[in-house]
Amino acid sequence: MDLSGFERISEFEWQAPATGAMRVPVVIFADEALMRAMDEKVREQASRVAMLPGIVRASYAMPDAHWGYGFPIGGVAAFDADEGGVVSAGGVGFDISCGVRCLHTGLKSAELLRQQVRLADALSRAIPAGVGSTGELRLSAAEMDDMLTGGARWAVERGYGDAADLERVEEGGQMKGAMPQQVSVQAKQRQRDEMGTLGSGNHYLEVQRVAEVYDEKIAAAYGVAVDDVVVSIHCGSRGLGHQIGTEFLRQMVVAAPSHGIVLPDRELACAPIESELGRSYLGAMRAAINCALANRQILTHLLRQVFAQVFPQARLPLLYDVSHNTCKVEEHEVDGRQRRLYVHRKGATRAFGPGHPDIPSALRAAGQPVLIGGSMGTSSFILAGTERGMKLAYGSACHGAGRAMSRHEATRRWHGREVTDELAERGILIRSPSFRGVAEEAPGAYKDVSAVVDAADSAGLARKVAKLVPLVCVKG
DNA sequence: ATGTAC
Repeated sequence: MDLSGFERISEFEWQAPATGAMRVPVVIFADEALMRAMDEKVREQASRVAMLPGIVRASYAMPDAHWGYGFPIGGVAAFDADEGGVVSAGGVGFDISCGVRCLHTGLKSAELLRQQVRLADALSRAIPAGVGSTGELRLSAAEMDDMLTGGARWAVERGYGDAADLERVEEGGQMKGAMPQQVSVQAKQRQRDEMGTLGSGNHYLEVQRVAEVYDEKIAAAYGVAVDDVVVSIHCGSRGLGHQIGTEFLRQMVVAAPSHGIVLPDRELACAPIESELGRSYLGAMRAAINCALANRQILTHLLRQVFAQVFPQARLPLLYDVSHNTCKVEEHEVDGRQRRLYVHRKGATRAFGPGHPDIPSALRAAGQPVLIGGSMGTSSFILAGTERGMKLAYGSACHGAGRAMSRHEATRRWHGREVTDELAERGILIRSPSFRGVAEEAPGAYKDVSAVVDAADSAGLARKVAKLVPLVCVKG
């Protein structure tokens, strides 16, 4: 990216002033190397987001930002309903409430490695993965509505996991304000037998070793130490979220003129928060959030069943579950006054600072756990939300490495079989139904997640707590 | 990300 149009606010914060139809500036958090490597399209897309009605303070991009549909992935934008603010389907993304949850195992890596192959094989049998993968559940229409209203809470009530899990999930496991009646029959149909499945792309279930701890105090509060084994699950709302995104995007394009909205880009389709369409989308999107929370909860149950066979003594309590594709109503201080904002995070993780009431009480003093998924075969990170991050970008941080090349380019460069063999030599067991999928997600197809996380830490968005390296990865 | 194109 050409940096000439940016003012360097600090070493890790770059601001492009509001010009033309932009209502607010663009702010990107990154070091200079990441900025230079970043796609020019990030600035273009973030600039057009800055033109949307009711946007507050700035259109933000995280250090892992890259080109997305309408909004950049790694984009954060907040809107005020009282100022004509909008909600945008493209601002949330198609995989609504895609996110990461991380579980303790109580095991040390040496114990795990003795059963590594057995565990990998058992997980790959038990965890449905891949395009169009289906699970054991078949939801009736009534059950579907209950799931879309109840989220992870619904799953726990059905016997998937423990009540104690719920406290460690955003929103207590249940997103309020969901409107199952706003979710189309087709979206529900697509989801009917997809509960408890990973899906494809960069979604995975990964057994990981804590390789490094950067902040002992926060790590202790989170209950992680070097050589501990944890399991991370990265997935979202599958076909349902995608269908909702597709349908509402189309509706928002059609309805924009009637709301007096001139779209700077068709892909930025949006509707006023205070409109029938805006309210409908929010209701459907919240239902999709519940779908994703329930999905990760069911996968957690399947994971625990496998561990019960391989490591009967192990217990897998939840550390935390956080989404990175959402629009949420939050209170934030802007220019000295508290405002109620609709915060879009697309490929950006919520990262609330210490003391925030929405953080589980046991973790509150340390700040919210921020779970950063690496690409397959590379590191993942646990960070903690900071006080400073609350001021910088509404308590948000990066969500992963971000692609460095297209899927197509990756399949030209690598073969899935070779990638799998290479990783196995490094002690990382990959289990996937699709060698093509493995090639698309080859470690080299992604940016360096360490650089992204370091930039987020240096910028003050969140604080580095621990690094996780993969031992077993079940992917779609 | 996605019944990887309606």
